[in-house]
Amino acid sequence: MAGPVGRRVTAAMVARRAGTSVSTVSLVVNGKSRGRVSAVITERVRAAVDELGYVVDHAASSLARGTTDLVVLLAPDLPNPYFGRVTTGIREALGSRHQLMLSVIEGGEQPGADDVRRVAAFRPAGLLVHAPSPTFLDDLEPGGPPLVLMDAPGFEGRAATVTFDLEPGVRALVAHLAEAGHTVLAYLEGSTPSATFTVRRELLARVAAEHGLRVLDDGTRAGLTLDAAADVSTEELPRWRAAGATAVVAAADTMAYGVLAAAHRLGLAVPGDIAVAGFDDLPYSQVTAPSLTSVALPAEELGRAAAQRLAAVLAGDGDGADAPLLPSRLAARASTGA
Amino acid sequence: MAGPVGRRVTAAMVARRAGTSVSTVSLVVNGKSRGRVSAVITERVRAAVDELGYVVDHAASSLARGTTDLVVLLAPDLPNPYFGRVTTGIREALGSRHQLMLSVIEGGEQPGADDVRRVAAFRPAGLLVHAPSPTFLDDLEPGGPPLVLMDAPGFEGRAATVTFDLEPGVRALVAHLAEAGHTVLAYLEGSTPSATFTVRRELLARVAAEHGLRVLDDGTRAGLTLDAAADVSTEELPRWRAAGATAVVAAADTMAYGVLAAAHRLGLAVPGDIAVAGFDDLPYSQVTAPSLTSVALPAEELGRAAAQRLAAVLAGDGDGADAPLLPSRLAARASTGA
DNA sequence: CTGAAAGCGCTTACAG
DNA sequence: CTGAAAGCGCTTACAG
Repeated sequence: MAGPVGRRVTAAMVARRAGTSVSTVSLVVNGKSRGRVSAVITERVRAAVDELGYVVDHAASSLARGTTDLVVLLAPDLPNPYFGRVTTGIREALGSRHQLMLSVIEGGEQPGADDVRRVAAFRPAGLLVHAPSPTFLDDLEPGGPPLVLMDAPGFEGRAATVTFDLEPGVRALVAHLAEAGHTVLAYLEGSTPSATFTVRRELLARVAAEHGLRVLDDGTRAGLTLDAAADVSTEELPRWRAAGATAVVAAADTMAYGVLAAAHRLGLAVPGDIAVAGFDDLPYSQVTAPSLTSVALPAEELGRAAAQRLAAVLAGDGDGADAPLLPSRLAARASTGA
Repeated sequence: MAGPVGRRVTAAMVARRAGTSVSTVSLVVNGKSRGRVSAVITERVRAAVDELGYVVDHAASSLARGTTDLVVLLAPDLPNPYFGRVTTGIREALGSRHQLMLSVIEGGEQPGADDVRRVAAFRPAGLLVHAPSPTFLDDLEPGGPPLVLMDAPGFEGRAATVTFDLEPGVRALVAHLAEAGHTVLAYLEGSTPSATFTVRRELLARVAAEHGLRVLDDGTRAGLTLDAAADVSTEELPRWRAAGATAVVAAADTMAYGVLAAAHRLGLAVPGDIAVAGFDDLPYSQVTAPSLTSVALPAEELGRAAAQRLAAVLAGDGDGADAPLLPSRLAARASTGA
């Protein structure tokens, strides 16, 4: 525990102290001593490891081994609270076999082939990619680390994915809005090119059409933060209303919060003057003014399922057809008059 | 760009293609070719690097070098939205000299010496530690990577720190509550042992006493999530009110959201029956019902300042006395009757 | 059961 | 200006 004052503790130092060889130390610390190292020596090595506070050097280990126990998560929107919940689920399912590292991507950008290449230099055991853009796989080089794409509709069959079945949630939302008498909806799209955003918008438009509702197709988009969405909405809300929209659906709850803030700024009543809904169902959506209707996309389950799927891929189970679909559902609240 | 189908691209492959040696490739890719490698060869190496898609292997590089360009961030509360904002600031200030990695700590635990040791195996250039517990440095071994502690009041002088000056914000909050006629306050403490939480509570109690207010000292604490705080508050609100409290201050905004949810469940009006305030001033606090009064602790500035401080430490500037204090201020809103 | 040795892919003196 | 060679700290056949 105490550990020496000096420098990095190496396997050689442990070996010397335990009166054995570096090879043996390696076997013991990697749990491969069973039947190959005597109990006495194993114990002596363990003691020396504790006394010196030895930790296997990652660089050397991964160089020798060709891989590591690292799982790297690439994500486009780290500051989004949704994202933190995803990591909780990943961690739960990953357990202690793997160490999770989040790689922070250049500001607001989408994870791309360059990021993968950069991350591959760490020789991770696997990669998790959250909300990739539709072109993500296009210039990806073969031979990279195994990966699982999360919330990546449209990638099924081309890669291992864990994706939401958005349809139940979106159908429930449209039915709910139709019942409340809305006929024209505005849509606030996320400015990052994640495939999931496109699918959310298109699915909403399609289902709305089935119910005889119309979604304004003005391509309005904003960054995924409250502030960015509030600024855009302050500008757009009057136009949306002039175009007949009585409800706004935002691509994410954080953006819907911005719509609420903008409505407040403009003195519009929600849902009286304009109804608002989002996607994700963040926990904070139950305490907004008014509480926010949202298509719930269970973040922790997404993380858990992705980690499990990666474990399967690492274990050699193929990565094709049987992508599990996680359920979505509607959390109807006051912002749409529920 | 295309890259070969085969295996990992090594410096040897680049050297062969460029008709030169591995040493020269190393110099070129590390930007040390100036005056040591002819322009012609430099260009040939660059071309080969591009054609093959070569990336320096981290493991091998860090093993040879003894260190990396990695900055690792240890944090106890990844799912908290506050935290994402901190990373934005860090990334901004870190620039491209360093790669930022977040190390995910075991569920809800505080970063400790073990985590540092585990992370040290990656040979990071430096470590950033958010909201450490008071004992964090106690069993830390010397000889580890340089580190900067963030939001770590009480560590000044013992380590490089970047910390908030909580006093202006807390003073403003107390003055605001006193003016509104409150005399007894309840406090909802965070359940993680971060030093900053203790300081927030003690400072509030001290300043409150100066104003003739009393803070209930019942040690109530909850996890840092809305749900955890809501459950605890649902239980405690009646007791707090019975003890004379007319306002609740929570250690973090996410927890204050939970108090709002609990008040709603219990049918209590905010601020009529009970006023509520938090710490952090998350962006969402402007759209809660009612909007939340909060001691603003600028997250991005914290991240920025910490990254700058780490850069200074890495450049050899000491890590002692001159810890900058970041300002806090009050964002007074409707939840306290503002 | 145990240890000497090769090799992982770099970087950095060092010799030319 | 350029390259051969040692060495970073491990892991893994391999020989004993």
